[in-house]
Amino acid sequence: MRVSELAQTGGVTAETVRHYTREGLLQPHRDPRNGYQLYDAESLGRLRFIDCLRSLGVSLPEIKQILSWADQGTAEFIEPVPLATQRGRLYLRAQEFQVIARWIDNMNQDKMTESFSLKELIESLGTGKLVFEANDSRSDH
Amino acid sequence: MRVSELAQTGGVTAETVRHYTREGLLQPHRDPRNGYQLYDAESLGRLRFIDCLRSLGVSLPEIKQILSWADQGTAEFIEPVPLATQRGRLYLRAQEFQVIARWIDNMNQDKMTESFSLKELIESLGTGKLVFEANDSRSDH
DNA sequence: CTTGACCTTTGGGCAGCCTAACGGTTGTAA
DNA sequence: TTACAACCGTTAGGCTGCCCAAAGGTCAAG
Repeated sequence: MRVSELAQTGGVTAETVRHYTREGLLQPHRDPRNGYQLYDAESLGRLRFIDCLRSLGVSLPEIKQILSWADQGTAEFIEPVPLATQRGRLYLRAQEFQVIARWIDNMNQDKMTESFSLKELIESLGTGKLVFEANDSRSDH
Repeated sequence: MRVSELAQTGGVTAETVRHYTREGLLQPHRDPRNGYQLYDAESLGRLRFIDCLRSLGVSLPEIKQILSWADQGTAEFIEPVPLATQRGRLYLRAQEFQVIARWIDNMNQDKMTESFSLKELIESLGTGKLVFEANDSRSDH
């Protein structure tokens, strides 16, 4: 699997794949004839995993750490710390994404007249239990 | 609602809220006595909305555009274009986040012995139907 | 009236990713 | 076999989004 194929399947740009590779999060082997980077099937899962954590604000070095734990099998017992702190955010985002996605579906199905307005969709995102862990260290320094 | 309160409730830093405000995505009014920025209840939904779209890679100017459509009520009929293209990504991410969140739950419940390893979790992210729209313009320039 | 926890603005810094430029490789097909 | 389009690589620089520190105002509690 070459760079562009992995990128397209994974839903990111080829440049992003190259970037993750430069930083050591993906480890392709090289075609000795032309220097092309070749990714195995496993790389797709890694790429999706990276993309998910990045969108939660986890840094590339932290993700690299988690991936190396996964590679070593160290992580069945010691839970990767940067992952655990994301639990609440993961559930919330999953729910929010579904709400938005379903709203888009409604729009696409000629149900416009009976469905919610965009304004109502946005407001509804503020009405859930959006409370995170108390000591989340994410309000002011 | 002052800046830190909104930030904490919304799960972002106060600096991020100030940034969105500087860029015009949030419009607080000012306490005339001290210059503090005061956010109404509606801002929370907007903030969550911004955070969701940002994590999908939508740029702040594009989000600002969508928000202004929502404010004008323009969007019941003309579907905000940057939103529509995200539909597939939204569903996929919602599913992926749930998978990861549940895996973390398993880890936290002393079920470690019988649950999947981190490596298996990551690999499973590559086995779903991760195919996006064909002309997604997100593989190479 | 001082301490601590807020708030403001300004300015600089950094990570993550994009873009352009240049040259090599590959496959298809004139 | 030449020519073209569509890949690939590396390098260098640029942009966006957000963080952080500094310097100073506000405010409630003790």
